[in-house]
Amino acid sequence: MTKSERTRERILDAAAASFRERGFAATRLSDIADRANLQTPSLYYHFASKEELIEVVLALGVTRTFEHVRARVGEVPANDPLGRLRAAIEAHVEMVLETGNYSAANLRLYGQMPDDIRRRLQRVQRRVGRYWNELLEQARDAGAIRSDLNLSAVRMLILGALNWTAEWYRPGGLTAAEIASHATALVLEGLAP
Amino acid sequence: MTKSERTRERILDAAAASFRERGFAATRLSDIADRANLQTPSLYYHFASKEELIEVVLALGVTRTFEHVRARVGEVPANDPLGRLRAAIEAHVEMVLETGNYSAANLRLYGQMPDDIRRRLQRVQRRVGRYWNELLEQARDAGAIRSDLNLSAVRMLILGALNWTAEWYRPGGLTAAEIASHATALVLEGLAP
DNA sequence: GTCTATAAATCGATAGAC
DNA sequence: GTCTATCGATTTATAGAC
Repeated sequence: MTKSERTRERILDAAAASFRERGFAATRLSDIADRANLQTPSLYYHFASKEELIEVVLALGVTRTFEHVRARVGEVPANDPLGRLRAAIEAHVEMVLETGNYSAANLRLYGQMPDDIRRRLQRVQRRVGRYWNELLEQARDAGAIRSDLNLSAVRMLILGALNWTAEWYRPGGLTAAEIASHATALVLEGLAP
Repeated sequence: MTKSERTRERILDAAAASFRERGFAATRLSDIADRANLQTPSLYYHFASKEELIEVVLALGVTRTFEHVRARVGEVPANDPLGRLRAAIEAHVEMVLETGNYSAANLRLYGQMPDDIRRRLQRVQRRVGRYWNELLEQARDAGAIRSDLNLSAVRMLILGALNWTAEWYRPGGLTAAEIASHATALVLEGLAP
């Protein structure tokens, strides 16, 4: 990794933290530069504009989590669709918590982006949505989950619960693994005794 | 309702929509004034500052939903804790969707507010959190739900799923009642067949 | 209550040296 | 690659008439 690449990563982490904390417009490039130990104009050597910065932060947040989920699901045989769903839930929670600032920035800012940026980000989000729908459909077709629910609604309820963990997780409380196992228990078995 | 009160409501609805769409800092007072059919400085007759506006919008979003939930839960007898939990989930979803801009503004902007505003808003949010914890504890103590889960984690997972509906609900798709019944099914019974 | 006019402060972006 | 210096555009908030 070159020095330039390391600086770029430092800028992105600083940007994710700042955007999450203060929002897009309220974040000054000087906030990001301060956190990354640079002067403001130096950011322009690495990124063309503030908008390019937010777009990269939001895209990375989604794709990193998605790739982690796909890798972990891929370790479970296709003839165990319930196991694949469980693996997806656990991997998703763990990665959302690990990339907390990127995930929370997505939760908070995606819906506020200008149309052109949102359209480009949507392409990745739709792929993630289709992937989860397939996981759910395969589980349903195998008889592993109930068949009386709209699976798109189920998907959005599940991802809402999982993504929101980025907002309330605090180091020192429940661990990421404990939160993940609560999520799988709630989604797969519900609260019934 | 006086003319001044009507104008105030119009301004608040305009502010909720604008803040939701663009965020706090990127919303210009002229956006709000345009939507409310006023000139910008006229807003200052009704509100002291942009910060007062966002604080009222976010507080209203939480309290209106909470009061609706408490009213509906109050209609279910105390000896039916599972029925009370079900009523809370349904009432919460319905009110979140009905007050969509206020709810989505909370999702997106609460975490970005300056400390003093967030501290004041936190007081209401904590009351809501305690209320849901009590609903869950009473159900657990009555043996109506499983007893092996951390109920605070369960509460945050549930409220994450429910609040996030404000982000994906679209008129013309599933109705609010259908989404609410999917939410109760998922939370109470899970996906198991 | 709502308006027109304007003051005051802030911040993204660029130029150009090293 | 990173710096100092600075321009230009934007926007909250206030003053004061009607």
